[in-house]
Amino acid sequence: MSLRHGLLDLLAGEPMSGYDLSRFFSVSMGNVWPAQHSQIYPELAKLTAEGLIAQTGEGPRGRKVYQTTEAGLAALRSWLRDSPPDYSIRQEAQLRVFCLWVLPPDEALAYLARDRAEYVRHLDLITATIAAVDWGENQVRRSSRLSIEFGRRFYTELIGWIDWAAEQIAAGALQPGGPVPGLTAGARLG
Amino acid sequence: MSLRHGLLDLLAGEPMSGYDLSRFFSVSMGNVWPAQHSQIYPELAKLTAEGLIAQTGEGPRGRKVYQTTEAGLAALRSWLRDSPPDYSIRQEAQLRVFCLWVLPPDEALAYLARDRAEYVRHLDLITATIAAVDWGENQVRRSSRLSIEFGRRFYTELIGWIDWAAEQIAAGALQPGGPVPGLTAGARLG
DNA sequence: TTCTAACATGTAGCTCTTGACATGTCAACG
DNA sequence: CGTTGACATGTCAAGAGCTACATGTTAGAA
Repeated sequence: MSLRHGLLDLLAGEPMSGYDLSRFFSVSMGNVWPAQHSQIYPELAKLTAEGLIAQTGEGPRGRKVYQTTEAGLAALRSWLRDSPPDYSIRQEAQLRVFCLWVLPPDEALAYLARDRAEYVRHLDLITATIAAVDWGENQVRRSSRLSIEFGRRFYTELIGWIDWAAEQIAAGALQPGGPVPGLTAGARLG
Repeated sequence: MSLRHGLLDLLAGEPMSGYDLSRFFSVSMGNVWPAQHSQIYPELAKLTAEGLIAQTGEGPRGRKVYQTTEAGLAALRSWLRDSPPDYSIRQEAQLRVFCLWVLPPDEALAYLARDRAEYVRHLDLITATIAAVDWGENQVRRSSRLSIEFGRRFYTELIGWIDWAAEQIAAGALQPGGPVPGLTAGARLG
């Protein structure tokens, strides 16, 4: 039930088409809740049927523009207020890291280097977006600025962690008899 | 296809039952890849049928203990080596934050305070685990120490971000005409 | 001895999500 | 005028994942 609320939020901010939504997702909410167009279009149909959004315009090539209704906004508020947040996180890339010990250390290091490059790309994209967008334009933008700041910090931290982990592995932390990670030089971190 | 590899990894480290796995998940891999027992048991059956794990023991109350086979370990390595990582992240709690602008500022602040408490609880649990476990015992443990360190940093950062966001909202960042988040006092942050 | 809580394994039905398929429009370029 | 690429909307089948249901065991406390 998360996708629908993401859509309600975006369409409450400004009218958009399914196509707009699926592209916009990839640079905003998509960072914490990915969605393909094949999921978005049927959801828009359902939301329309339930009266939570309404088609308020059309454009060339069959383009349909939707907007959140009062009922939709109420549903969004009630979701935030009345349903308990799901604090779980799903992140395959970090699951893989758990398994790195099955690779020889040099391969594990190469693996982390690839991850790092990916995260740097991501961070660069975020930094560019922060610089490019006028975040004062409306409430959704202001709210998004708070969220994207978390993205910036998250990827910065992730890169920092990889550098630390790579150091540990290079020092033999994954090999039996090597130094225990987090206990480098006999002193416990943090 | 991620759960099966998580299981292969854990069962390569030490023999465990489905019950052990479902509990262990909640304090290790479950932090990045949650799984219920209702998903684990059928997956164990499939993995057994495919020869990637094998039942190597039994215990009271119908307890079945499994272990990853050579074929399973090979499958795990090949997953790490040959399949492209999925770098996407799913995190409902942060999706909700995108929507906070639909609530009045005081309610948004209360909302973040609840999130913060949850994350502090989580961080405390991680800190306690780091202190309690002997991370040098085997390779899986050493590898896990790297992963849990990321968890520690992640939740620390998350709490720091909430404090920043709350400050912004308190200063009126979500209200039209208020200060634009990230541009506090006219100076752009980091 | 009886009760309770933790141990232990499973199944069934439903929703969510993905990847592939499918179709058509329009603008710009050569 | 034909081609290409972006725009634009959809469907469908298969698999992943969640909630609830279902069953039985064992240790320890009262």
